[in-house]
Amino acid sequence: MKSFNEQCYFVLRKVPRGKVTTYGEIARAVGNPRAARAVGNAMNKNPHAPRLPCHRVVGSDGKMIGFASGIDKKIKILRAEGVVVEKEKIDLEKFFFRFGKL
DNA sequence: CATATGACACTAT
DNA sequence: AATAGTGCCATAT
Repeated sequence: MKSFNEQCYFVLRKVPRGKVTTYGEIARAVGNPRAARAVGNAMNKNPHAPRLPCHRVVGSDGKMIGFASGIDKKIKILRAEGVVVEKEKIDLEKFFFRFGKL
């Protein structure tokens, strides 16, 4: 069992290209549904840098938040991944990936 | 060990 | 619908 943030990175790596997830979902995937904030904190540390697709993580409403490099950059990357971003938002109904959950 | 910080989520207004 | 306030958790100092 690795540290909490290590698990976050692990589950985040499972997110396929062209899909996105939320901090809360990651928190849930690691067993701490209330640790959404801690997840974002782990992403900020981002010790794995470009290896970690942290740009695929959005708010619970698909709202573009986070990304120290700039939301604009994040949106750009997501669009490049094939995700449709409108008004800094994403259709979770279409691009929300679930961690092997149903 | 206690305090402070932060890329969130939820509820109420 | 948008904004404000509160609660939660892990990490760093």
